[in-house]
Amino acid sequence: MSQSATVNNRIHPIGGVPGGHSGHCELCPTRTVCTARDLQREVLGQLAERIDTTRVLQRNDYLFREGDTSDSCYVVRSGVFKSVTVTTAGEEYVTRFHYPGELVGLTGQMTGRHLDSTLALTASTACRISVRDFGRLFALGADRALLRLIAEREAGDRNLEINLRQSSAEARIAGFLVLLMRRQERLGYAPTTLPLPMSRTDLANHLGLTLECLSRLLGKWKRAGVIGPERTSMEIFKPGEIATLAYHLS
Amino acid sequence: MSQSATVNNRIHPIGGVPGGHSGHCELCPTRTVCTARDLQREVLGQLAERIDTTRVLQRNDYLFREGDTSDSCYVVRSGVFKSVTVTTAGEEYVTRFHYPGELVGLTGQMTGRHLDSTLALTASTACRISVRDFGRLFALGADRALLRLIAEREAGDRNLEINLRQSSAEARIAGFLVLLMRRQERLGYAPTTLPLPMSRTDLANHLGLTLECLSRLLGKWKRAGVIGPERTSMEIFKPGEIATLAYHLS
DNA sequence: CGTCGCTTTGATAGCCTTCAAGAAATGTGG
DNA sequence: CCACATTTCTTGAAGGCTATCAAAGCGACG
Repeated sequence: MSQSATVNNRIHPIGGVPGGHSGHCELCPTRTVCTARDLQREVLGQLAERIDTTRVLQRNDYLFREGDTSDSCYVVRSGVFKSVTVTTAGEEYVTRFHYPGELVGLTGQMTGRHLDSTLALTASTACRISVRDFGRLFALGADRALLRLIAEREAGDRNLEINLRQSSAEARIAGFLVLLMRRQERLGYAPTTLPLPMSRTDLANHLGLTLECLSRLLGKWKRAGVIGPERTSMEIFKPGEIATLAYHLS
Repeated sequence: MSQSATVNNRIHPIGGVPGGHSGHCELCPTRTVCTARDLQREVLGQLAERIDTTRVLQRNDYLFREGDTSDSCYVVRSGVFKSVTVTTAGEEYVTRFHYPGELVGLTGQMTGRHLDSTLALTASTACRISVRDFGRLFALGADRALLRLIAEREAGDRNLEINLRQSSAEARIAGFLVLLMRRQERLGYAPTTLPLPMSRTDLANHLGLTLECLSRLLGKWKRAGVIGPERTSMEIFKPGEIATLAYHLS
């Protein structure tokens, strides 16, 4: 718990005391990195009062569950979330980890029910945006910005897929770390300190590897002095080596 | 060439003689399956005359190339396309195969330049839609439909990712075939006949496998009577067996 | 201090990759 | 229409990497 809080503070744009802020986007600390940043410039100001008060979640609290009726999306304000899909065969797949500024829950808008469960990995906060308000945004002329938002998501998915196509386990792990470093940098934090509040099991699952294989390779990198010894907050000592191993990203 | 034409006819909603149709969506043979079908019901009729005349492409003709300035998206009317991304290390990745009714080129709207090259695998046709017209669509109140469109794309990506996470080569190939069968069914064709105009190399690349491994397993399935012997048009004799091997999809 | 969950480490086996060669299909020129 | 060159695909054998099974640390918590 105390360790979770530490990790939390490090990645919390709004610090360790969530809840003391209004829902207004102008005051949001993730303003400059939020996926909706383009929208804000144009019309989000008019909708600020319609954004739901920031939702506060503790570790393992669900933002929504698979099958829930869906009438809204979320933007992560602080903390880290994970999305899990259960296949027809009953297997669990960790499809995404969500960091501050990222949009969550859009897939639920296809059928009106969420296709995955999303829950907090640390004490976290998220903004709820009703799809009705999304519609208002478009009508107000934010269409160009919206296209960029979609395109950005898709480009990210593309990189994730390329990373999964890479057969080598080292390349996959390194690729994941590089993508995470980019996200940290975008948030204005040192890209060499990565908050990893998820379990090794979740991480391995997300990368399509076994937990033993992941553990072994991370151990190898630790002994080689490429990364730090911490488990929940990984220090990247030699970013160049990681980038070399992840040579397959665009 | 004659074989390509055969494959072509089989998947061509508009037959083997493209070009004789107006660009109007009301007359498009993919109307009921097009990714924009929701849009049509609401407002696309008003925009029909703005959709560019169907573009006709021959095998290996590029729809667009990586780096090209992008001011439009495309919807496949007939044929099959592939999208290729080149990484910084110079490696090629086949990120997508596009069948009739599917939207292509959205990632280019992030930076205004296309992030991948997309080319025809058979004689094909595609509709060009300027992003300006997309904006008009949103303004006309098609926001709800658009959200569904985005969500649908993302859900598809999710399945593709899950398929790639699966470590077993058999499961990956089977999963790809199942997803392709669903697409064929959506188009109103027999799901057991799959047009595969792409090379084995492209297919293996897309699945994150080596071409030898793919060839070996397909050969095994052929000998077991699970699939037909054809190369460019695969007949699925035992869909149940394939579905069992692809147990990981949702 | 002992239990429980998570992580690390070890040994073996299986699958896929790699390297290599041959077969089939495709394309070209005579 | 055939012969030849080129590309694409199939098949084979050996080796490496990851999965699997198993057990031992390590940390959290009561």
